Amino acid sequence: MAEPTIDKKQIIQTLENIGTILMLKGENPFKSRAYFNAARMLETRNDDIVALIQSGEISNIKGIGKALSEKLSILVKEGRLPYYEKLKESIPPGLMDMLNIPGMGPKKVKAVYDQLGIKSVGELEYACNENRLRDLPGFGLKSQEKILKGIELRKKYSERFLFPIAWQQALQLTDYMRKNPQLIRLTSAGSLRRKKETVKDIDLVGSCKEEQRLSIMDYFVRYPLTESIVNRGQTKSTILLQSGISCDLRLVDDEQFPFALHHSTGSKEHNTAMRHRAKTRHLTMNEYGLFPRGSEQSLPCSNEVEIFQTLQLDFIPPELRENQGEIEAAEKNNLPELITEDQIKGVFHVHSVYSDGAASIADLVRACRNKGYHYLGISDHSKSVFYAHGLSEDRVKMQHEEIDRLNSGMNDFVIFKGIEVDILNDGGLDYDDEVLASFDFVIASVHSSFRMSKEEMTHRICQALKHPLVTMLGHPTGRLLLAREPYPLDMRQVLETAAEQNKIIEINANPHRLDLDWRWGKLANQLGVKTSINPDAHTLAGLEDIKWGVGIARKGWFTAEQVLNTHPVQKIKQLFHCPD
DNA sequence: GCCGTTTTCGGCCCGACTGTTTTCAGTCG
Repeated sequence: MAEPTIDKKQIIQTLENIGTILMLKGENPFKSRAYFNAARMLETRNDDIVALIQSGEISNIKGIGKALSEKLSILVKEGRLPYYEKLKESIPPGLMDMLNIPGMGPKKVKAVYDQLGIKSVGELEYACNENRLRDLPGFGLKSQEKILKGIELRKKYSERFLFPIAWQQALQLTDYMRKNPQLIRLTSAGSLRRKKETVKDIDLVGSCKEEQRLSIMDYFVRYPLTESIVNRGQTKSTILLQSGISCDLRLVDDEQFPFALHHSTGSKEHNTAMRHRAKTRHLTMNEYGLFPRGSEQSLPCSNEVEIFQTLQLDFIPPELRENQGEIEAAEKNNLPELITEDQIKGVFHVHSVYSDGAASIADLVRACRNKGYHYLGISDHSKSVFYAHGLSEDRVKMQHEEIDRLNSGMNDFVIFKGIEVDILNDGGLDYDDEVLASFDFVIASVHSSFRMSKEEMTHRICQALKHPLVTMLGHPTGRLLLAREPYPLDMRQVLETAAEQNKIIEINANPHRLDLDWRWGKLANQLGVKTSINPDAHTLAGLEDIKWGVGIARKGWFTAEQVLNTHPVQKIKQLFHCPD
């Protein structure tokens, strides 16, 4: 029988973890310190710790008494410690991780967990952005900002990145690269060009004369925000940016550029299907060209449009290249005319200072007008979302009076009265019908009790959709990208219910959510379910998130017609049954 | 949970610093 093996390092780690968990649980701080002390004592000794534990001599070491020497003995004998395992199970694993954020010690982690239910760094970041820490006893604006900054720094080491972060990095880098006159063309490709919700790295494709490749690569790796050079070749180099994102540059001859761009844009599945199509036409397709069988000379294509034409296809926008039927649609001239950002005429789902937003309604109106919008739908939280200062019935009335006052002073802009009403556990809503009827539109969202079975959650949400006063469903899956899994949900059933009830499913444009997931877009379209691209803004800057939502809507095959907030104000008024 | 020249209970390292307080709590090193 093999002896369970455990080494000094693991023993020390176990003691430290126990100490940490005890702190997080708010146990006697000296008890937890005893574990750290013991760990430190063991760490500084050079003799055979395992042997000392096995012989029982360990209790002679200062700082290790009866209880600890017993636990260590079990740990060494069995290779595991039930006490530790049970302790570990008693707290969400993300709490330990939160301690790595500067400014977050055990007390503060416990406070946000106890009082706001926050159990991961991702949720913590989201809560900061919603100003929920600001109002917590012992916290304030400064600590909220410090925590946000800490999380940002930490993200450098994470594997995937939210779309806007990679987008911003790519923009800066392409600006830098384009200053090099030797480059003929340069485009960022990959999942960034396809507007995926999260991105692993940045792929750049450039063209130049062959003899200038080395000098361009040299210029590339000297990018001032480079952390390290991962790879450096003639046609392909990789750098790691200080932000933690790695970035590839692929250089080809200019005639090859469209093919290389198409290849690097992907997706892999789309490329495979495209190569298959080429093959049935006696062509070989790769990143360098489109070659007739037996020929080394590619058919000339000066841009991607011509590549698709050569294969008898309409141009497929990068967002659709996921092998989800786009090639078949392109063959039959059936591709949708995807929505563009300039078609957005107004926004819904915006929070004001009445609940957890940072901007006044008047300021939000000004910002929307500056963006060329014609209307704004305010929707603060309903009363049971206590952490977000959900509106009591009285506050609703006050807000409506303010909106009426502001509306009466404008003839070219309309503020719609809305609410983000909480969907209660049984699918009921957080206000009675009389209050709900006082709004122009109602967004119903889930903000609590995520841990339901799939059946229960589906029923809960479908019940809300069946409520006659509900206009749309907010962030349908509750996911926080890279932070929190969606709650279990039968999305097909939700979409079918939405279709049947003529209800809208929002595309939440906040880059942490991007929910409805684009993967459901085609089914939503088939069922005739409309969407609304909603910023879920809590600040003036949050209104800018609309562009990320438009990207996701495009990925979901949505045309402007299918998106509520591309419609003119008169049509919205009709839909909402507003008095003229 | 540990320890004992205060010895089986009651204290356990602490000062600088920050931010949130209005005299202090929590973090960090």
